[in-house]
Amino acid sequence: MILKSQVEWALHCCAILAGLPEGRYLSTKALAEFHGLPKEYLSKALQSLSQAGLVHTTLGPSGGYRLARSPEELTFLDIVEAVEGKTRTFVCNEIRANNPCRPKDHCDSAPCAIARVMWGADEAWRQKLRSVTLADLGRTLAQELPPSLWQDTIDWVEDRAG
Amino acid sequence: MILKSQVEWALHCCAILAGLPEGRYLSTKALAEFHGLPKEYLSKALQSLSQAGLVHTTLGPSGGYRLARSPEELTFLDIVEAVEGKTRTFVCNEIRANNPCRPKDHCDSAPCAIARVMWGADEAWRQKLRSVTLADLGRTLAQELPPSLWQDTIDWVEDRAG
DNA sequence: CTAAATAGGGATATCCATTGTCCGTAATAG
DNA sequence: CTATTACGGACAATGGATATCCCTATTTAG
Repeated sequence: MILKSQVEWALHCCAILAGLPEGRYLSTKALAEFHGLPKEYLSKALQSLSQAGLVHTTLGPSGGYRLARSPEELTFLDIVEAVEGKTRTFVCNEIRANNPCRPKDHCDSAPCAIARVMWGADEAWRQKLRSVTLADLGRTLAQELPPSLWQDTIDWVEDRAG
Repeated sequence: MILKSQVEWALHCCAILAGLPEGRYLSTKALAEFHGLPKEYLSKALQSLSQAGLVHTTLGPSGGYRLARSPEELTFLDIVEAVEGKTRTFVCNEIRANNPCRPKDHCDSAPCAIARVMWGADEAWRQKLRSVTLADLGRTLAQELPPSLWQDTIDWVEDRAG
């Protein structure tokens, strides 16, 4: 069970978009070139972000993507769920219902106890992702990256932003 | 990203094995019949548990599986990892290395900041699974299930245990 | 006004993990 | 000795992830 690589791509793209000057847009082409990713396929991940309302788009030359909200209000969970979906990682198939000892009229009062534990763990995962924003990520990167690389990257992006 | 159904099967099988009298064994055939699962394929999940050392096996008639440890010492994480593997749910492909602004001799001092967040969430998920034992599950079931169904199930299992 | 660039989406192909079945082998209980 | 079991290898079917291609509507730049 491994997350799609599109999740990784979307997170990195959002990290870049978080550093974009107010009101500017960055195209799929630029994002693909920056990360060394296939443009057409990356486009699908960005469309997922768009459909989830996390980013804003414009058409035409100088068009592309920008964040729809402030980096403070965009969490890892928002992005992960936009790409990967919101369905829980554990699916209960109610195999307890096959217990041959069950009376036919038996009706369960609560969800399967095993599923509840698995769903609790799933929720812990989501809670952790919900607790980190793009702004947090930006602060970490600003602190860790060599200042020259940081500045060069900002310039590179601004150069290509429409 | 959804866990294999084998994980669900393994958890339910372990729940049954936890209620098995000391020293007795329960066969794949009985476990498959009880849960309404394909015997041959369920066998693969049980083999995973065996390879991970979570269960003990014997051959021949009246052979089968029993827990290798006490239910108090067997966690959900043990079972999930035995079937699903221990690899993290997020794989970092180091796409940050494609940043065209990077000097060629650049060497990263730390893992990718995005990956660290994702791995943190993965660890929170595992921690939650690690905190629940088969004994906990047994207590929950004993409390929730109708006493007659609980007893009938115990009898059914004991009837088929070798 | 025109041409170029863009997001969006549908169709399609490829790859790979999951799911599932089948069979042969070694070990064991009765 | 015979039936039953776990185990493991081989194999097929299915479905999702990955990737590419092409068409459309829209919008900006010139």
